[in-house]
Amino acid sequence: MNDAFRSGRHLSIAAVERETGIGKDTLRVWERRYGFPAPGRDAFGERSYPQDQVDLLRVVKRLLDAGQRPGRLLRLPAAQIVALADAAAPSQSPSSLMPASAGGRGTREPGASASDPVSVTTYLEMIRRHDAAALRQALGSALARMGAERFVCQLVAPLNVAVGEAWSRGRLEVFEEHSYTEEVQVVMRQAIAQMPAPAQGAGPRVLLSTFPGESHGLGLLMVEIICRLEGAPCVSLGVQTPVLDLVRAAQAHAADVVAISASGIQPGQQLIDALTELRARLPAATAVWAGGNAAFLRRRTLPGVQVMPTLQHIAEALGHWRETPPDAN
Amino acid sequence: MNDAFRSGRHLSIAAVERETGIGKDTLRVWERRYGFPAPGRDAFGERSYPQDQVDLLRVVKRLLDAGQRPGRLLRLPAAQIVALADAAAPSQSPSSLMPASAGGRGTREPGASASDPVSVTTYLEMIRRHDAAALRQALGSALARMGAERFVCQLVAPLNVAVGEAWSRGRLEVFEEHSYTEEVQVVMRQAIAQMPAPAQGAGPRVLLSTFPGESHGLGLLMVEIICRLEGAPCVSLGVQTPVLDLVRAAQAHAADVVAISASGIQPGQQLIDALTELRARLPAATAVWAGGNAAFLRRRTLPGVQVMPTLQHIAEALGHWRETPPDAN
DNA sequence: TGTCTGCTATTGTCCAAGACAAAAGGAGAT
DNA sequence: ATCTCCTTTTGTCTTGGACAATAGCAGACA
Repeated sequence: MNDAFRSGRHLSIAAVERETGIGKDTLRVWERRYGFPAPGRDAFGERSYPQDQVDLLRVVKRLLDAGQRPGRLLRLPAAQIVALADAAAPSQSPSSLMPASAGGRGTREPGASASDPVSVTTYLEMIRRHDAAALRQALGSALARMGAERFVCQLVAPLNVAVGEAWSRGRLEVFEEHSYTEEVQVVMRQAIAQMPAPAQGAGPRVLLSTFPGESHGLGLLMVEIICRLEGAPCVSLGVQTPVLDLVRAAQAHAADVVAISASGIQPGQQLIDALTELRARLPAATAVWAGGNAAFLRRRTLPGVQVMPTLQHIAEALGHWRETPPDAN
Repeated sequence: MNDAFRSGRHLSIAAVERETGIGKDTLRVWERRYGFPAPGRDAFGERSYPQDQVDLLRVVKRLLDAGQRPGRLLRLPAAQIVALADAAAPSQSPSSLMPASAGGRGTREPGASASDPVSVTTYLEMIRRHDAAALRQALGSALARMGAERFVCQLVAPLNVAVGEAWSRGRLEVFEEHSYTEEVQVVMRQAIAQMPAPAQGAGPRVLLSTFPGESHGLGLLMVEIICRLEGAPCVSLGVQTPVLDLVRAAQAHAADVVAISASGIQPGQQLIDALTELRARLPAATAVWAGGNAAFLRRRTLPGVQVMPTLQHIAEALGHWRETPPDAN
């Protein structure tokens, strides 16, 4: 209950849930089934997790998010789990991984596209150096140099992937990823603020949000920039809007398009259900667009839902809409 | 489990926890002890909460936060609970509340402070009119007219309270609240962007975030504005940083102060635990500040944690720090 | 060879009833 | 009024069982 005095080395089950994001029920059932974690008991008979087990649980959580399954993982000895986390790439392109080159600072990775004004690795190094000011400035001048569209499509998008990957390999701390998100957000919002107000009727009215469970909001800003560049008026509801509220919002704002961003941290089935329900509850004249890094979007196709695999697709769709509005009322 | 298709009228226990912030265990034990809520059962024998009970639970949650106790409240008939909520102001100044005057739209509330350039109700009306552009413009000119500090303390803070209250009474849709949050965020971030970069050493280095479970991020921006106005360098990690990561971030950024914002949507005990743990894991030289609308902050006092009941307290603390730095290294 | 279908193992969440520490309320004394 | 002691209230933890949803695999089919 009160983990004040055991805070030095041990955590209560509630604290472990808070730190790892793994539910209390799950922690108990893992213990029962796999024998790990194996917390001690405090004076009141309640579970008391030593710090090293909590650390390992955080590693496990990362591997789980990367697609591993608990049954395999938790029966392994601790050292092997850590080794796995160090080695395993989350999904594809294991080739792009350098052996943590001991060449010191400034090491360039070969994979960096020649069109990048500054290579992705340089940004990653700034993040790891905790130099938020430098990061912001570098992003700001990249924005000025590249222009908003190329900035978003060619720099921010791959950078997001790289950061997510680095995090899931344990090469980036959680707080470093948080800090990165904040800085990119600042720069992108500034870019939006500097754009001229969109002319009414220059494009479809776009309503923008994510579903509950999806807390990653950078995608929304990226889409908003693309929309505004194409002259489409864009209303963002921020993150995690329930489906029914999206429907009401679409009505209230007379939206032509409801665009959903999904990063893939939420289970795929939830996403399918929510998209299906959204589609069913919206009038047929309102388009539903879905985009983001969620893997399933590339595999599945839902009737009445347009999948936008990349940001360029959105720009194209907007351009197409402007030329031939489906419903010129 | 899958609450997509029952979302129309009924919610699972997990969904109710999400909606109300009342834990699953608590919901079950209330049912056992007080007979409310009294959910039905779905085809699988699992609790299925009708929408009206969830609405009532939200009201109950607010009354609880206002100091009422469950035992008294939950034995009352529903109508009486609602009456209680309508009558009682959330904390102080019950005089400012009109009896839901049936005078139709546009009814002015008297409580608005004379110093407001535009009364809070006017903003609420803009939100309800779904006129995001007008809202943003009104906020922007209020910012210009009042200056950042008064804007934040005298307009945004009470507006947040009013919006939260209107929402929990069902006078504001979820998407309207989302939209409001987005617009305020835009204006506040713009205000921050226009401030000069803080001089290093002009004040304590402040690290800013919320705990997991607390997704409300406006408070962070408000604090950031205050800090920057006082010349203190401020690093925001955004929302929901686990305690251990906060500790690492504080070390990486050599923070003098770790400031936590809490709106009170998360259970009070969680907040206490997290604050206690944070305090224990940080070096003694690092201060811990806690602020926000969370009710308990005013009732409890934790050793080594400075509670900031209002934003002015933060400004004062910063000023005090600048004059007499506790640890001039 | 690739894709679909059905079976099986895995896995997260829910349920029940009991227990108990912490907090709140009330009574009484100073 | 303020402090102390006692009682009640209340949230969270416990155990062990259950089961639907998911993922993985094998085999059939084109």
